[in-house]
Amino acid sequence: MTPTESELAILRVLWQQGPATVRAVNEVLNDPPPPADPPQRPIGYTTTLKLLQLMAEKGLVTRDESQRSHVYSPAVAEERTQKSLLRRFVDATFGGSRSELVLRALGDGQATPAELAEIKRLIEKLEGDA
Amino acid sequence: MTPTESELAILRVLWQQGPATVRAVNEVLNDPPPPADPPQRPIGYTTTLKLLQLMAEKGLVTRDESQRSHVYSPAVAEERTQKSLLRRFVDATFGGSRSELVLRALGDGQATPAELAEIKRLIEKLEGDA
DNA sequence: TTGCAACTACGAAGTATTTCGTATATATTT
DNA sequence: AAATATATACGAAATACTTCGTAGTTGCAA
Repeated sequence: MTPTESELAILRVLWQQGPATVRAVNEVLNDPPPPADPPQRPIGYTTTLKLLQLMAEKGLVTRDESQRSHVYSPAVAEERTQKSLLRRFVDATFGGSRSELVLRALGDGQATPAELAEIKRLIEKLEGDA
Repeated sequence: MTPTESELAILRVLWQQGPATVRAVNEVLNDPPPPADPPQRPIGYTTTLKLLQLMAEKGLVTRDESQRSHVYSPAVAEERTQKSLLRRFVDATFGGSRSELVLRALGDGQATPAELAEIKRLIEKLEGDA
């Protein structure tokens, strides 16, 4: 099961913060740590609640109801979710070509030297494995 | 203006084939060249027509009505569109980090040596420019 | 113990996207 | 010339996603 964009925003909070209440999630969404920008319009508390309830039904999160304020935890792994979203995106946008994706991602002169070095290191590691 | 997923599928046809009629677009959508898979359910002709009409209103395509069968052309550039979709995707999925994206894209051991070499070349070129 | 604050549940409206049926017009075939 | 095939236009249903109001409950403070 793959999350929608709003659901993904919530999952990202849970992946970063660990198990959290609706209120905690909602606060992070409305006042995210830099470099993310806060939403144009604040997200209502019951909006976040409803999304978490739907996500629990879909199996994207689990919840602990032992306290009055339920505590939600991610039920899908970050890496697995990112990969599956990426697959879909690469198929739709680049006809499945990963290298076209990377070329576009790096090819605009905005990547920092540190980013480039990191990726180069990764490639050399992958080449070594083969 | 950024296309939805269905609109993007149509744009990809137009980018590849050049100006085309509704029928031609619809046929490619339903019987795409490999490695793409055909849709589970065929896409109706009037569905494609309607989408192209909406896209024309949005400015994603232009159309030549001088013939009875109108001829549609892309009105947005492939690279520009891909970049803008990519930006949004990276923001939503990787918090804006391009290098995380690339790590995920290459980090599953599925990239071919040729792909890796190509990307490495690109990186070295970018490093040289800086 | 009364009232206020914070919580969950959930229906339902709002918005975006996708799909298609039908009406109508124009070309082509028989 | 009639029948058939192929076009566009467009309303509107179908689906998916997002947002919120309100009802009802529970805890806490005055």
